[in-house]
Amino acid sequence: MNKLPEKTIGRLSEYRRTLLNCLASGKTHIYSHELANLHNITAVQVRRDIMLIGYSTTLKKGYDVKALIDVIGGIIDTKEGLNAAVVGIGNLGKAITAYFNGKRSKLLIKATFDVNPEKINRVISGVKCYAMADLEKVVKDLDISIGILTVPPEEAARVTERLIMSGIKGILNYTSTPLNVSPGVYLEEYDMITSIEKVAYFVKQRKTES
Amino acid sequence: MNKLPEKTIGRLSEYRRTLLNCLASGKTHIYSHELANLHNITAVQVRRDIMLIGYSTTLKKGYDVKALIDVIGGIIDTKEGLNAAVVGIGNLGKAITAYFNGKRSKLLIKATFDVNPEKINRVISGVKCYAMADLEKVVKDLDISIGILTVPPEEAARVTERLIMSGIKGILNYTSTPLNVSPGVYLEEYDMITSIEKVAYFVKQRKTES
DNA sequence: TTTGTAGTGTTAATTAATTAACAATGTTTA
DNA sequence: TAAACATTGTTAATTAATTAACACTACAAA
Repeated sequence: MNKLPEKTIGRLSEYRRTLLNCLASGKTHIYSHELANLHNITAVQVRRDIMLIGYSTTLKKGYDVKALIDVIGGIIDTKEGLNAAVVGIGNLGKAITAYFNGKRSKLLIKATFDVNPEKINRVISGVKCYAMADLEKVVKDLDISIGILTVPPEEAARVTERLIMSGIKGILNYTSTPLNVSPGVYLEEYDMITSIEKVAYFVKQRKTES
Repeated sequence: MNKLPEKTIGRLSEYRRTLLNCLASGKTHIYSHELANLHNITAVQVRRDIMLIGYSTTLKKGYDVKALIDVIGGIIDTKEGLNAAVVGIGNLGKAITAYFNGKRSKLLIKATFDVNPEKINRVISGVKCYAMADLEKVVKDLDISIGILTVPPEEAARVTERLIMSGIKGILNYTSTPLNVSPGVYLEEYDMITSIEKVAYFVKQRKTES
């Protein structure tokens, strides 16, 4: 089960969400082509991804929704769960915290950090906000292993350094500053401007080609 | 210049931001390996991307920052510019609007939409908020061609339909509902939970392999 | 039963993306 | 000036990701 393609991991996460919705609406089995349609991909890709994680069904009534959720959970989740922290609790930080917490049982945002004294020690979006100055201590005390960066771009590098020194193992960078991290740390970056510009480029293409 | 790889488009957008920073700090030329280091990729990839867009330099002093910015602009931007709208002005919508506007001259968020009467007709994050009910009219009046979705997941499909009917050509979907759109419309989807779960998976890998 | 159908699992082929290799050419240094 | 060097541009090789092809089998219908 080692070495799943990165893209597959992303899709598994998406499948699971869809499967959880199915479960909630009482659907117990789902065909590969149904799952595919819901995600705008092909049934082959769904089957291939599911093959890679070692799940299979003897029935021809589609996959057992509950079983598949559990298998995906076995891949993505850890038994004990992982804790995350959001650093910088502006609009984006708040959006992420509020949106995420409670959605996954094995992954929790346990703390937020900010420099603004008015925010410190308050509960924001359901999570306590700590002083940036206490970052190292809180990360260790609460056993946080994932950092989500929503600070201003000029602080990203410094904060990252501190997070890594505190023992964090994964970083999700929403600032516009590209980061580099030591080899033991996994880094995922996302920038909204790039996404919007990509859309703009393809919109332009459509306009000019017609 | 037709048919640039999708990944290349994303990187060009990122290069441009870095180049703009260089320009602001008075740097006039930049080597491929410098640009590469700033983005944690290889110099070959930078050179290849730049080759694909048809820019080249005779000097061995690196690329001319200003010229390269212009070439990338020629690829991504349209002459007249494009307008965008943010649908659903909660925390995430506000974050995007505030973060984005003013950053790019050829791409503007011209309107936001919401159902909350308290928000309607107010200026939020620097942009006027319109009633969801007026979506079709406003999109046409303001010549908006890109829609950014930050509504609750259960409304995503309906809003998308309305946006497309109004003539929108590109959609950036931040809701957790996967969408499908007609062939003439470009769709880019991003989901935070997937990103966090991906990070969690790789953190887990690091933990168990050591 | 038997036959046809619709679905899964998997290998092989294709396509997309990255990386390596290296020729060409300014630039610097002896 | 000549030699060594650093840097670009580009083709070729490699690797990653997707898609096609198809064998296999449970199920439904005749």
